[in-house]
Amino acid sequence: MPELPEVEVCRLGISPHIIDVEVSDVIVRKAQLRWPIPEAVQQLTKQTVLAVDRRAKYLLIRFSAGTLLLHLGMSGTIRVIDQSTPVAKHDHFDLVFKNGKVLRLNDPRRFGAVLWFEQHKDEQGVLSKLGPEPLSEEFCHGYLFSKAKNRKLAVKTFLMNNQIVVGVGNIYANEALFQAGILPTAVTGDISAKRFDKLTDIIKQILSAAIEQGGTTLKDFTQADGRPGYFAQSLLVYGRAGDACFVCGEILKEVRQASRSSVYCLTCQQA
DNA sequence: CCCATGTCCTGGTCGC
DNA sequence: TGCGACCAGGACATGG
Repeated sequence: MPELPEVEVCRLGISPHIIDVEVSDVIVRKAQLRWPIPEAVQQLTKQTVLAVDRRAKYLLIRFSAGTLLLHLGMSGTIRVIDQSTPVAKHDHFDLVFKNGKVLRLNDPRRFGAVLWFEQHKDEQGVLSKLGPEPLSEEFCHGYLFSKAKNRKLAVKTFLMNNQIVVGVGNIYANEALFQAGILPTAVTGDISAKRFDKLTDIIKQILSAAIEQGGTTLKDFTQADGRPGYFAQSLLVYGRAGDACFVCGEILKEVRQASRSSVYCLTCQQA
């Protein structure tokens, strides 16, 4: 379940187990993910993890020779488990470590990715065109408005564009627009700077809160069922079409935009 | 049959 | 008309 907060929680969860630890084996069971897993990942054997970073929804495992990039797609999960853990269906990739731990990628739909970039070579393919991190200072008041000028698309589609800002997926786009009082169908170029600034603040709040809530399940992250379960309880509109708005009691409506469902309240949100 | 947390690619439209 | 920027929708594979 990879939204940005969950990828961040994943990063925090796996880091202490693998930083400064040497890889003893690389196992590819199914190379055919979104892109084929490159042969070059085999060279990771005997290399040591220097750091685990995140950019957008990509996990970046740093080695002296380069970077292993992992993406969870729609259905991927990464766990750090003991070497004795039996292999399950859709367990496509393992990094086996000298300390007996295994970083294991499971991804039923295989929209995820495992890629390798040599040091000082570009990560350009996937990372070069990404907009700012939503929790960074670069994503600040005035930013969304400046990007929105003269554009006519629906604001929800705009928010989910990685070139504008990364990490805001369908769930958080719905939630942020609800809390900011902006209809998902509102035309991007028609929204005032003030309303975009409020939306910016809310995106930061929601993502930060979700990371914190994910943090509470961090302790048992390495256990079999250690998935963060923070969102279901906090969601105000996502998945609730036809139910009553928690704020005003109005029945929540649903519309499809760019093939994704948007849920909204006609009373609490305006064009 | 419907739906699904992400992203890339295609083909169509718009404006200069 | 040409061209590039922009935008909506389809595609991927599997499961509930």
